[in-house]
Amino acid sequence: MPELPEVETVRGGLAPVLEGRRLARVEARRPDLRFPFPDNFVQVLTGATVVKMERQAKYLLARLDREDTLVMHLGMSGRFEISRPEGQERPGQFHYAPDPDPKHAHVLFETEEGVRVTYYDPRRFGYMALVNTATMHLHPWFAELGPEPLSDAFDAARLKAAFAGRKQGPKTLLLDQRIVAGLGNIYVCEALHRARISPFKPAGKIAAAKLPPLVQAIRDVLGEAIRAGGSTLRDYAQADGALGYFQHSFRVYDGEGRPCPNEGCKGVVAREVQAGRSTFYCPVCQR
DNA sequence: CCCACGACCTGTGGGC
DNA sequence: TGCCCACAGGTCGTGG
Repeated sequence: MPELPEVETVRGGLAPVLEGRRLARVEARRPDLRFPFPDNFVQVLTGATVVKMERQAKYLLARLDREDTLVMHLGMSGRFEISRPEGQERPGQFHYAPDPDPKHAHVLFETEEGVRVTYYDPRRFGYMALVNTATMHLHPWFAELGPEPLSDAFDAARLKAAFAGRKQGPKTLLLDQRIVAGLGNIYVCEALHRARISPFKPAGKIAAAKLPPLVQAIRDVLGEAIRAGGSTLRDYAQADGALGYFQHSFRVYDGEGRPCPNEGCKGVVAREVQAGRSTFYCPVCQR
């Protein structure tokens, strides 16, 4: 479920149950997700305290009272659920309601208090690793990441430099995490529609005057989505069990055939496959 | 370097 | 009802 707003929502859901808590039990129920778990995964995490839950791009970061940070990526279908114990046999021995989806419950974290955080991921495009905190910025996953779209480091000048001379459309370039970190298919479609820029126009030919509004559109859509708790497709719950509702605010995404919502535009939302992914856009007002 | 495309893996929903 | 294909919020590797 994860673009930046969804990952941020998950972070917010996990922080209150994990921050300051010691992990009493950790289980990796299969040898790998997208990549194998590191050999020392369970050993390092067991007994560690989560100091802080953070997010960078689409990565969730659990800062530990250890040299390493637990790095988690949710891929396409990763999600977390929190469950509280229904009772306690003996100190440290909790029992829980039966797991409705044990087949996809790949990782389990249990705090000393008995709060259980389970990671589910049917497609297993997600991954987890332990990365040395001090040198994390040199790690291949982080070294080339572009700026956070909600930070001051992301601005029209950055975009102008990234688009210069490029023949690809802004759609595919904005999906490139080296240019800006955290956007995915939904929010790129939505931002380009808001900025009325064609997803297909060679990026190098987009007028410089259109870039500040694009930056603003990206910030707006991400901010609104975070406030809505992200987007929930296929009834995935957030980490705290609630559902995000930004999907009701989509203007073009998944809206093929609907009228363009832009004021006074008579266009109809179209869908086209671009770089192997669906692009939703209005052929009339996005130029 | 740039770009397009298939691969990874599983589930679901729509059309017939 | 049942089957099959298309498609799904993300990256990564290959080859032109």
